Amino acid sequence: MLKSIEDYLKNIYELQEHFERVTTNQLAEKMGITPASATGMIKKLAAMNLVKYRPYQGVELTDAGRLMALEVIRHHRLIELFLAKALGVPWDRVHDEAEKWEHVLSEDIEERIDRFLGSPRWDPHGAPIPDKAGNIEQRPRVRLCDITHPQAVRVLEVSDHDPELLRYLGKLNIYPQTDLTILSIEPFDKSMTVRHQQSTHTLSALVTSYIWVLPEEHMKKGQANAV
Amino acid sequence: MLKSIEDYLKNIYELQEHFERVTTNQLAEKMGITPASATGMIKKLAAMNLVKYRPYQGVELTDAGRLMALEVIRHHRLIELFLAKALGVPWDRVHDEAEKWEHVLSEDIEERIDRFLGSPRWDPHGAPIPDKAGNIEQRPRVRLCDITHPQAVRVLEVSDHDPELLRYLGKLNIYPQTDLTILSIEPFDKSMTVRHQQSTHTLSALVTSYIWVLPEEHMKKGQANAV
DNA sequence: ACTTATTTTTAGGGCAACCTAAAAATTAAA
DNA sequence: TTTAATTTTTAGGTTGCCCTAAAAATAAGT
Repeated sequence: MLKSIEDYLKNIYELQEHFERVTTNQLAEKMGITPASATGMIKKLAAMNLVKYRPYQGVELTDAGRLMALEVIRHHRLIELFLAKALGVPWDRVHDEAEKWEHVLSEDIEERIDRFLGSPRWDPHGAPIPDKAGNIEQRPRVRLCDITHPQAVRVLEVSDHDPELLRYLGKLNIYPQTDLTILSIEPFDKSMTVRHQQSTHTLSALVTSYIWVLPEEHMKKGQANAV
Repeated sequence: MLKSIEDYLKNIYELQEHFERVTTNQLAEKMGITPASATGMIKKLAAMNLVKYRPYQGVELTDAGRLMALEVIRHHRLIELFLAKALGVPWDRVHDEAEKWEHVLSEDIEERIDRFLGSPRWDPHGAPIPDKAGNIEQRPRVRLCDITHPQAVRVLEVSDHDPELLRYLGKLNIYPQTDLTILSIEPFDKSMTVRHQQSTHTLSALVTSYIWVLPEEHMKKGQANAV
């Protein structure tokens, strides 16, 4: 399996998490290539039965394609956690490194890393790590910016694509598993004031849109999500 | 720096360790490509001032080329040791993995691995790890097959290119730093009978040609080479 | 519904790194 | 030293993945 094919499948998978149909333009923009290039590769993937392609209508992964995408994502997330745990790489740098390593990981080393980490369920940003069979855990979660009333929440996951965001959250000590109390929500700009341990911070709507939390109705049931 | 350029430089370096002149054919054979392909890339490397090239006469690395080669080798050997120490990968498998990883290692991670391992001087096969400046330790050493009289020797290094050899030596518990006593050398086929701890083994000349040891005259001076 | 704007695809190239086959240079042998 | 064998290079081609520019299909605006 070639590197670029792995990359296309992974990116299509990630877009499918957010959008009904994945269009050529979306994919091209996400991958930093031209739409023409995306079209070409999509046709190749379709010929390999990794995606279903209807010209002008977008792509979607086949079962085989999704399985491959999930394997790449498994590699990516295991490597992220491995770099963090074994080498102390800060969480804002693990993503870019994993982008490169994910394509050179053998089955044997994958298994050893998995064992070393104790078959972890989440990566350093709280994203679920698919198992070897391609099962990926779906947790009930809402974006922090979509919460409308003051309440206690637990951070489940944060976006990993912008290192600056991660450094900011790191400074505030906000990580997956962190408990926050939403004190108030400003109607004007939806900025949110939260308490965390001893300190209080005000988070912009941009920041809260990149944070997913456990919804209130699930907070009681001891869904502690210990790693 | 591109993967294939790194590979060419590394292979030229390795050939230069054994031969005066590195020829197109040697390089092509070592890399599993055709001589025509090697010629093409050599010209490219020469244009980049990484090798000195005289048509029909072979190549040699420039200072810049040697420095790059040594950086790749540093990556390779640090990764081999890291895989062995951190993940318990057996020494007959670390080479092939490192071949892939060496091309995706960032400076930051290189430093972290180096720190994790305590700035090690040798890889799992006993080969010296160049420092960041490109200095590589030269130890006095002889091939075991070149020793002509019974004596005590210490294994310094073994060839890492054949996993089968490494598994064989592993079964015999022969590793770098292992002390052996040469009991006898058979004149007919140069096979060697050695004692190691409680057991005695007879090694063929093929095997002994892949093992480097500390020459007798250096054995006293406590050159223990602790890792 | 028809024109305009946008999205997507096709057509035609470029570049890196490989290949085969033929030509040229070097080395070895008679 | 002339021929034969070997090594090395050149010439031309393939594949993978990217590009730009132009054409075609779809979607939007009046």
